[in-house]
Amino acid sequence: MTVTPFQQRVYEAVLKISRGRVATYKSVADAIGCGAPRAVGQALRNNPFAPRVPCHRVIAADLTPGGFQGEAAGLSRRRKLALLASEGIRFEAGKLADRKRLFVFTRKG
DNA sequence: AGTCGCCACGAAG
DNA sequence: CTTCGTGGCGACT
Repeated sequence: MTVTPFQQRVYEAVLKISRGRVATYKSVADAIGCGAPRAVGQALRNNPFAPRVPCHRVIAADLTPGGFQGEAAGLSRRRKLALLASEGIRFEAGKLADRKRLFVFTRKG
């Protein structure tokens, strides 16, 4: 497994997401100073720390679930919703029900 | 090393 | 929904 410095930042940021909260790709990208949320998605897709990094807590800025386990749609995607639901996150009409659940990255602590 | 295509996104039309 | 833009990685040359 080879993890690029960029990916390291992504995982590090995602690890900061507390249970019961969700962050957006853009939010993560901005937190690590990426600018291109797609790069974040690629990093998460490559996510070698699958169970360690809560990639399921990362959704799109549109509040749509996004992808999971390398699948933009399908059963894996549904699993993502189940995991989030298990943490108190609820989705409605395919979008995040409680916007207040959005996680905010702090540059300091 | 240089170039092209791919990506779990985002913004605008 | 469709089109363009962004940043980074993998594969090919």
